Amino acid sequence: MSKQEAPLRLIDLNADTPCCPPLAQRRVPAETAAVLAPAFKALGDPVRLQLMSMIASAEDGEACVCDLTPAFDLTGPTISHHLKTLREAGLVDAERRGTWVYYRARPGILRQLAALLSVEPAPSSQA
Amino acid sequence: MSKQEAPLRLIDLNADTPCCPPLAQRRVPAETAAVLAPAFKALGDPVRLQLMSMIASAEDGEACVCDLTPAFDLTGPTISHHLKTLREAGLVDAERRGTWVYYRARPGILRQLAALLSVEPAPSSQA
DNA sequence: GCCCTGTCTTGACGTCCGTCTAACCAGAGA
DNA sequence: TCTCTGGTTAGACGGACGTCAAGACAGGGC
Repeated sequence: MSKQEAPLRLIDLNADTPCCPPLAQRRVPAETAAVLAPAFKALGDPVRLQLMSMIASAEDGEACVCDLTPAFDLTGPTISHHLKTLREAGLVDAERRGTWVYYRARPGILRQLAALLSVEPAPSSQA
Repeated sequence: MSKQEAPLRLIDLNADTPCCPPLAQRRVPAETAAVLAPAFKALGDPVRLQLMSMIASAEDGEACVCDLTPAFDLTGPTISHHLKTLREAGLVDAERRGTWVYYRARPGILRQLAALLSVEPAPSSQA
């Protein structure tokens, strides 16, 4: 790392400000791709995408597993496995309170991903 | 499926306007998840994420395979396979002109994905 | 028409993923 | 402490994925 220009070697997925310019503006470096691809991969399953949405759109900002599981035709362990995938991807946080476990979305990384995919609002300045 | 309320049964991934509200605002329906998850999955590989970026950020809006392949330590067929994945996910378009094949990004679906991930710009009203 | 360059397709192989059942662990209540 | 409920972990299995080597196809130059 003897580069004098290393603007994003430390990618904070929880930062509130975008870590990188949009994907369509500048070529994504390999390191950035290696960090962000797992997050996209975690969202690349319909069940996890719905889980993520249920958690992120929950009333109090958090969702109980007991509310998530019955929403799918899957067994408890399978849902738990998907939640673990989301957790390991840094998309959600888990917390046990008494008997139940609650999941909470991390808006920071969602912002990162959205910023990466963002494009010009209108297809006007197309060359 | 005799629902009288089916606002997004036809999801146009190339539309310029978002097909669905943000993931954190309303729970993503199963159908929407089934349509959009493959796109996230396609971006869930570091190589494909870089390929997508190289294509989307190309000068003339398109990138030649001959420029994409040497950027990776992978064989031609492997790159071709990844490009096919991106194509089947609706993220890029391919066109053969003479000897070379050119790939072009589809901004519509990128907009859809970005809109789905978008959250409030600042964490101010958080409890 | 023939060859050469460049790209895609096919087939194969090893690995990872999604799902299940069974077993284990953590709290709450009696 | 015992038991019951809720959630996770461990192990296994079928299918999909990432990669490569070899062959097929398309277009240009001679």
